[in-house]
Amino acid sequence: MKSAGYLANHMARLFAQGLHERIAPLGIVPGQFPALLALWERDGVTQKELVARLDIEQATMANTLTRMERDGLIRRTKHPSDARAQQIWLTAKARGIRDQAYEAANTVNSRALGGFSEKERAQFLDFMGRVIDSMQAKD
Amino acid sequence: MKSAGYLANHMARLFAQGLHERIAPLGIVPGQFPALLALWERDGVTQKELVARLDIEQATMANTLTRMERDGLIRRTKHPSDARAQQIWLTAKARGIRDQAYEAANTVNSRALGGFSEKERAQFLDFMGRVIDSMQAKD
DNA sequence: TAACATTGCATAGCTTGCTATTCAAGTGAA
DNA sequence: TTCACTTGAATAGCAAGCTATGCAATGTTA
Repeated sequence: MKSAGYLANHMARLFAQGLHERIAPLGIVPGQFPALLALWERDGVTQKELVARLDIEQATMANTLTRMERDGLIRRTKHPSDARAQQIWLTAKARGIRDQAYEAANTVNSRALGGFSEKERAQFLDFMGRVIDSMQAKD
Repeated sequence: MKSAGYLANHMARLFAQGLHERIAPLGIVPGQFPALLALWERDGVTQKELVARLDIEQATMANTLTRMERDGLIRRTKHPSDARAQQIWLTAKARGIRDQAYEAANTVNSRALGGFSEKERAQFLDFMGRVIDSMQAKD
């Protein structure tokens, strides 16, 4: 009945909803989070580099970046040596919400794993990592 | 970096993709799976009853049912005593793919949990259930 | 160097989620 | 019995995934 796939889907939706309500006040939405995390670490990169760092398809990234630009989170400039590519830069707005965004994410994770011991928490993350590896393995 | 939320999202997408490629030949898609599971158990029910059994919003269910009708998986008939409601019935086609669909889902789950011992598998399902409960708890 | 192949992004089109809104049908109370 | 509330479902509008395609800029090679 409650298979792993079903539970995974349900759990992921609850994470997204929880994050959504906490970061909405910052002017961002859950789908932008991975891109923001990567860009807070280093910006000025191309879309391709971003895609390489995140487990997301290029087309999805392109659309997400379009919405982020619309929402004033990033700017795109011509790449100095490749006219096909662009460099992606965070705006001041995006830089300014960084700490609060991290805090929101931590709150959601804490709440989700509230009843877990330290050991269980580590085990759970390990399990998910193993599932991801299994499913990504080319057979 | 790899927070629980991030991993949950990634894992759920891999489950959906894995299921997608295995059930596409049957003429169904992952979003229809929960509704099919419920209807294989009992059909002739209303949308409301379906929603009550699945952790999905009414509006999402309505759209999914529309696509299922379009795809020849269900029929809807007038409810005998409430003109607002309809009864939802599986078609022969939907009944005919049941066993193969279960098998596809089992294959995906087995593959995902391939490296898990029986004990780990149970633990993992328990963990996900607890996370879901935590996040659903009204505080 | 002209032709072909590859690469970086964008676009189209679809599914699956969600919230908010609408609307008709049913229910209850004054 | 009428008027207001509630309820079942549909619709609008958006986000975030995906695959498949298109297109211009780069690279490569005969």
